[in-house]
Amino acid sequence: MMFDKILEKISKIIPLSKEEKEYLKSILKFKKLNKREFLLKQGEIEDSYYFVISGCLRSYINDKKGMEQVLQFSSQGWWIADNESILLGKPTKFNIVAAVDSEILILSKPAKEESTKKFPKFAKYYNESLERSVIFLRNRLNEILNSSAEERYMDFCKKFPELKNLVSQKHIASYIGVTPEFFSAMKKKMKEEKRIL
Amino acid sequence: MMFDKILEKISKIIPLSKEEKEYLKSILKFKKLNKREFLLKQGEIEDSYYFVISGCLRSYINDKKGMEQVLQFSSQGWWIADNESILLGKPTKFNIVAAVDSEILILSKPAKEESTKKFPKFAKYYNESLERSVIFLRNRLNEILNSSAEERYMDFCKKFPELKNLVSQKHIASYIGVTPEFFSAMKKKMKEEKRIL
DNA sequence: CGCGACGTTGATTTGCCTCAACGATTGTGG
DNA sequence: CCACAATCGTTGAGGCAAATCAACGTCGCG
Repeated sequence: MMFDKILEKISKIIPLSKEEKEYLKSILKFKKLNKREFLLKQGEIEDSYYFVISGCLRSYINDKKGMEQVLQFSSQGWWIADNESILLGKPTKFNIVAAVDSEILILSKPAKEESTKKFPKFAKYYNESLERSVIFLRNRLNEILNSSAEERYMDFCKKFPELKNLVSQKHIASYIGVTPEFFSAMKKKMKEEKRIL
Repeated sequence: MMFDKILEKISKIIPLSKEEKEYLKSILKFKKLNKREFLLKQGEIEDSYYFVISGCLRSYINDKKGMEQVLQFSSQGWWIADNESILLGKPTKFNIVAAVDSEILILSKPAKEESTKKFPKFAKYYNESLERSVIFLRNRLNEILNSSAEERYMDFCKKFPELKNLVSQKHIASYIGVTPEFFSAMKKKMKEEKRIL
């Protein structure tokens, strides 16, 4: 059961044999996280990718003024990782924390590398996952450059309907790139004007 | 000569045998582009990745108001592509155009796939390139959310010193996320205040 | 030469931030 | 289980960074 979600995800991209499934189960490590528990803290050197089975993780950076800048939410079925620290071996600039009680699977860098040696076709899955990250980031970048805060919020609600009531407003505000105060006022204005939400 | 740059880049990540080098040469297509020549136009379906040998390409999106939003510059040694159109087969949202006379190599999606079948270790290179894209985009996103326009410009100059005098100001302005007017005034202010540039 | 794109400058406007105060929720120790 | 603290969300006043609009000089190009 705990592997169902990830095997299903992977199968959509590369069909898996029984043997391959068993192998994947053997290299993934399961972990339960309580709300507010950290998976990664600024300054550490990271070596794993995380797959969310249930719950939700949040990654953020502490900016110059000590404020938290939310970079990503990951709810069930998504990966989250600091590729920079994993690839380059540098201390990470960011934090990953459980936004709510969560269950995850851990894929270490050595396990990932070994798995592609043993089953070269896994590379296709890793590759496609990365392509999707690039696509997602490019779209988000474009959105931040070209859309107003209201549009970004509406888009957020469309993309992550399950998060709207799961994570705190200040984190949503940070994700879409505004202050909590402005976000609060903006929501009120949207409600009045459009009678939505 | 025309393959030197890319073979060197790839060799840094995966050592290449003579045979592998020859194979790569056989699947990459060379192309010369004149300034303002398009490689990709909005609405087309894309199937290739581009590697810049010399010159510089620029990708941009037409936003709602019909303005060009520059997403990326690629000068020599960089890849550029619309992963979204390639992976998902959707009409592309963006344009890729030569900012100056340029020479490129073309890697089609089928060629890429075939190459990893023939030489599984190529997957490692593709994979690492994508990881670097993710890292780059994540850093740029963070910069746009947390830094002022001046800081973003200084960072741009540090990262792409060769572009400062190669591409037009309005494109740099767009890349860092401000209007040409503001960019002009900002540069003047920076010159006065800090006697730099 | 003449036209259109580019860069500059200034006046005005606006989207969003900052700071401060306060009520509402949530978490915690006694 | 309550009391209190801490954090969160809301509201309002005032401020600033950057956008918009308009006018003008300049340059490259057909």
